[in-house]
Amino acid sequence: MDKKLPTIKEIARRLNVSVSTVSRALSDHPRIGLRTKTRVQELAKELNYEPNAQAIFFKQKKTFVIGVILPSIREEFFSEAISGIESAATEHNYTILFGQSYDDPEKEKNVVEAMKKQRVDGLIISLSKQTNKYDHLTALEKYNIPIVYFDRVPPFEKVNKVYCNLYKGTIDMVGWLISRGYKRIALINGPDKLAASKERLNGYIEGLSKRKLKVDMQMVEKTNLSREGTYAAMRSLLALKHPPVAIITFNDYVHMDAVQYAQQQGIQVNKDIIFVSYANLPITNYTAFPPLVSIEQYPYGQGERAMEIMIKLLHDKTENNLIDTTYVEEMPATLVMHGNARV
Amino acid sequence: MDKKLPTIKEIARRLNVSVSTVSRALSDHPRIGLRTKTRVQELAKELNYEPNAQAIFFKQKKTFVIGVILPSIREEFFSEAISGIESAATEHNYTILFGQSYDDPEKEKNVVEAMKKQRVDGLIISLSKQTNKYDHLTALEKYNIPIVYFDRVPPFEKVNKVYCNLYKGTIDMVGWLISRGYKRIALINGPDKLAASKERLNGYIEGLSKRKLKVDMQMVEKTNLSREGTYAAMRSLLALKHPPVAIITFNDYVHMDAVQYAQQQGIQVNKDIIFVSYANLPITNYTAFPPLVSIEQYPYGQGERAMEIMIKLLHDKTENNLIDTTYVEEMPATLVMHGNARV
DNA sequence: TTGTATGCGTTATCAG
DNA sequence: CTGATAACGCATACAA
Repeated sequence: MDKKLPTIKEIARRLNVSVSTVSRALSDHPRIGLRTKTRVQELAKELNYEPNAQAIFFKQKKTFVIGVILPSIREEFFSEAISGIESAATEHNYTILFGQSYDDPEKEKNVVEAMKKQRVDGLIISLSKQTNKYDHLTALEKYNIPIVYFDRVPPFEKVNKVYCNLYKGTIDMVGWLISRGYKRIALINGPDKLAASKERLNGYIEGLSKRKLKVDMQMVEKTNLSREGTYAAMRSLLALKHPPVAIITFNDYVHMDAVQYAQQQGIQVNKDIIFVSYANLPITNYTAFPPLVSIEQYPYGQGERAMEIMIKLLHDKTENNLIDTTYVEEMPATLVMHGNARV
Repeated sequence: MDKKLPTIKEIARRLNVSVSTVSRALSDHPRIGLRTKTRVQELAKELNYEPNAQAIFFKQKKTFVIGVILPSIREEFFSEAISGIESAATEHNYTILFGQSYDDPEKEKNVVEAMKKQRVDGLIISLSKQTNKYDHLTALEKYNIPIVYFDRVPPFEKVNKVYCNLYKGTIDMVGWLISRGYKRIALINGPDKLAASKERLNGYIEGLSKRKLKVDMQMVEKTNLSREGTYAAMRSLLALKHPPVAIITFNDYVHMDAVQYAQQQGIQVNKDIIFVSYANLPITNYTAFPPLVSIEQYPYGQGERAMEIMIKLLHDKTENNLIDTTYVEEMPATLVMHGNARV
C-alpha cells in the first residue's frame, strides 16, 4: 500500500492552522505560541513527519550533496581517501555522490555531467591518469560549483587542491638510500606523460645531484604499469653490467610485480637489492616483501582535507555569494619504514 | 561572478512565448510549430540551457539516486561490489549515494537516516556484521523505498536479496579437500553470532558427514577476526596431538594472519598444511601464499545483480504503484584454484 | 502570535 | 498549435 508521506500541509490541515505556522513551529521559530508549537511538534512526531529534503533543496538551490570522482575505488589508496572524505562530509551533514572514471577521460566527463545534472553543491575529484583537457571541469566553475582536486591534481596554480609533494618525497627517499650506502639506485617509472612520473623523475635526479652523484639514465626504466611492462624494466636493469642495489618503483603495484620478477631470478629481495616504493597500498604489509621504505601519501588525510576545504568554499559562497579564495594544501610526503619488512 | 543558470522561463521571456511552449518544444512534443521548436531549441543550446533535475525530481517525486551502504569500502570485496553496482546504475541513468557503516549498527542507522532524508529512490545495502535489528530498514519500506540486500543479507525470506550460498560452497570445499586425501580438516571460524559463521560451520559439518567422516570439534576454532585472535586459534590447532593437514579460514584476512603465524612456527605453508579460504580479496594473488583454493563470491556480479533487481523494483513500482514481487537470487559459490599459489 | 501570498523550475491540465 | 494556470513541499516577506 502506498503510504503517503506526511507534509506540513497535512499537519496544518489537521490542526486547523496555516502551513507557515507549522513550518515555523517545526523550525523552532522564536515568536510562536508555545501551545501551538507543542501541538504541531507532537502531531509531527506522531505522523512520523520528515521534511522533504528534495523540496527544501530545490527551494534553497542547495542539495547538501558533494560529488566525488575517483579513478578507481579498487585501489586501496582511493578507498582510504573516500573514507576520509565521507568522515568529514558526515560531520557537516553533507552526503556523497559516488562515481569512478576508471582513468578514462571520456568516462570522467560523463560522470561529471551526471553530477552536474544532479546539482551537486561541489565536486571533489582525483583526475584520471589520462586527463589533459579540463573543459568539462572548468565548465562547472562557471556554474559556480566549486571543485577541490586531490592527489591527482591539474597543473594549474589557481585551483583548490590538496596533494603530496612527491618531488620532495623522492628527494628524501634518494637521500635516505644514499646515506645508507646505496648508490646505484634505479627508478622504475611510469609513463612519461603522467605528471606523477615527472615528479618522481625530477625528484630522483635532484636527489642524486644534491649528493653529487651523477645520473645514469640506464638506471631509469619505464613501465606501462602492466606486469609485463614491469618485468621488462626489471629485465633491463638486471642485465646491466652494474645492476642496481636499490630500486625505487613507481607504486606498490609495480613494486609487487618487480619483486615477483626478482624472486623468479633468484635474487634475494631486500638483500641483494632493496626495494622501496610509494605507499599506495596498506595491504602490502601482508605481502612477503613489502617495500622496505615507503613514501606515505596519507590518502585518508588528503580526502579529509579536501572535504574540509570544500566546506569552507561552500561557506564562503553563502557569505559572499562568490568564491574568491583558492585553497592549496601541500601535505608532507613522509618516509616510513615498514614494520614487518624483512631485510 | 554568479552566473545564473538559464531556465525555461528565461528562454520564454527572450522569445516572447509561454513557458509551456518552451517546455514542450524542448521535450519534442508532437503538436508544436516547427518554427517555434527550432527557435527554442537553438536559443536553449546557445544559452547552454540544462533542465534543472532537482526541480523535475522534486515534481516527479523521484531522484534517480540509489543509496548504497557498505560495511567498509576498504575491503576489496566491497570496492569490487560497488563497481558492479555503479556499472549497472550508470547504464540506467541512476546515480549512487555512498555511505559506510563500518560494521557499526549505530552508524548504519545514521546513514540510512541520511539517505532517507535525501529521498533516495531505493537502497542497496550489505549489512553491518553486528546488525540484528532491522527497524531502521523496515521503516524505509513503509515509505515505499525498496531495499535490495546483498552478500550480508538479513535472515528473512521475503526480502529482495542476492547472495552466495556459502553453505553449499563450504560443502564443496570440504569435499574437494577430502577427495585430494586431506582428512584432518580444521576450520578457523568467525564469531558465533554471525550468520556468515553459521553458514561456514554448517557447511563444514555437512561436508564431512556427507563423506562419512566424523566431526571433531577440536578442529573447529574461532577468531574474533583480529590478528591475535587468529594467532590464538592457530596455536590451539597446532598444539593438537594430531594437528590438521588442511585449514579453512573464515576469510582472506584471517587467512593471511594464519599463514603468517604458521610461517613463524616454521611450518611449510601449503605443504605441511594447506590453506584454503573464501575469495574476499583479489589482492591475495600478490601475496606469497594465497589460499590454495578459494570459494569465489563474485562481488562485482553480486553488486551488478543487486542494482538490476533495484531497477526492476522501481519499474514495478511505477507500473503498479506498489511492489508485490520479491526478488531472491542465490549465486553460485564456485571453487577456484589460485594460479600462482605455490604448493 | 498567526495567516496570506509568493516563488523556486518544471510539467500537466485545461482552455483557447 | 499555444497560452494561462495549478501543483509539487517548503520557507519567508509581508500583513494582520
